Amino acid sequence: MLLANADIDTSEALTERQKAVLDAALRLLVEEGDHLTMTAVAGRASCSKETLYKWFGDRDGLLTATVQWQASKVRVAQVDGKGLDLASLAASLERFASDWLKVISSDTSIALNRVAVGHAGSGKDNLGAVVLENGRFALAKRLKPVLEAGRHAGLLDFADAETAFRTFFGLVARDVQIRLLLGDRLELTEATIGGDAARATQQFLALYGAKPGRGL
Amino acid sequence: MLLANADIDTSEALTERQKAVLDAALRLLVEEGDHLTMTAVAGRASCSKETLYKWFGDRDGLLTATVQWQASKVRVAQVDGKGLDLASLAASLERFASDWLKVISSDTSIALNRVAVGHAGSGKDNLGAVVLENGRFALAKRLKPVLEAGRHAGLLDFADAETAFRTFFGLVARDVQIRLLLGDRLELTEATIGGDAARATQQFLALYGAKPGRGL
DNA sequence: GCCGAACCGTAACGTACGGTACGGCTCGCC
DNA sequence: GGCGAGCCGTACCGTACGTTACGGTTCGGC
Repeated sequence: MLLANADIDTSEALTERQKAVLDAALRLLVEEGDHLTMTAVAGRASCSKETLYKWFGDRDGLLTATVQWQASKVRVAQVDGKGLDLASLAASLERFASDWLKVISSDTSIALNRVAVGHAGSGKDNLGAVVLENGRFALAKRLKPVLEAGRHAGLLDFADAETAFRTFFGLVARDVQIRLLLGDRLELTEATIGGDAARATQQFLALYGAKPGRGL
Repeated sequence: MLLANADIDTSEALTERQKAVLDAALRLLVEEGDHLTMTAVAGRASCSKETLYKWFGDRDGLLTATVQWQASKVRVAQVDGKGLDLASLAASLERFASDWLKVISSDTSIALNRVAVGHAGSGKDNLGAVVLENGRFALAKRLKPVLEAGRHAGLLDFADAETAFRTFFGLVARDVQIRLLLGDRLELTEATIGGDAARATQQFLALYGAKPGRGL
């Protein structure tokens, strides 16, 4: 398993001022990508470089703190499955799908993922792990209970929740994230996202919906 | 539509020596990611920096040439659908899925995509477009005729080939590519890839296989 | 055998940027 | 009112690297 404990609450004693600085860094990250310089961050945040280095150690530390700071904010909404029937299950799934599509198509997410991908493999920091843990893995942690509840209520039929989740993930995200990361202009309007979420949900239910006498 | 014409044959008059240099650059790219320096490439390729600049203009030119050089090599195998029945269609799809998984999990593809993602949004070059065109879009171009053939043979039922393709793409790739790009250690053995390809194919056929009286 | 073109190896230049140092300001505290 | 901590602004340092320049070598053509 990659990554030690990147999902522990990461707002570890950040002062308001520090959060403001990280917000500035984040904005700059969205605008300039990995090109941001310490000087630019200091300028944008109206703080001195000395402070930056005192608070965050070095450039990587600042980057990591920024990514964690944002990552801790983007958790997809919790949806719990009380009184589950097929309609509410479908609604929950659709909600997850829609939220997820909105997240991965947001400027912030794209910028963060770009930086994290760029840094992955250089071993220097673990931005990739942070992003992964707060993105894909956090989503799984939220969604799996819903799937389990659906199975328990006899609405879903699957052997392995992980596999089912990954299928759902694939049906929702398809080629969207990689295309956006690679710079493809993919206009995702509210409407398209809604349609895609509904389609993905229907397809998932077609594959995993419990129908008497069904394999796979 | 993003990207002008990155899929025109890109081996445009490259001498053997130049190809060798690009291969060296490619190896370095896999090893060091975007950290590669002109000096390092020159060293690895046993050529002078002057030559590098003469041939490729500048660093971005070298990077672009390297990416194009590799991209032009990784096309997934052509599969044409002659005498189509359900078994051969499934076999074709499975083959595509398997090939694609092998591609996106290869060191080279990961390195290339990382660099391209890192450069996307900086506007400076269009590595992202090149990778996209030779990856996801090339795959679509190869696969769609198969899907159309399947539909024509009454084996598949879909309204829009693009949508069907994207669903297949999602079922095959799921979270694999983004996890790999973000540095997750995801062991993809020959066996898992085979299994995933089969599963994705079965799921796709379950969704789009022509059965009398089926909507969606 | 001579010439020029292409290329190698290396040295040199300029700059951008990470990181550090320091003087001055503000402000809570005694 | 004095004092020290924390921070701002800025100047400064060192280095890595993109880019250029140049002397030396190889080699095909005459």
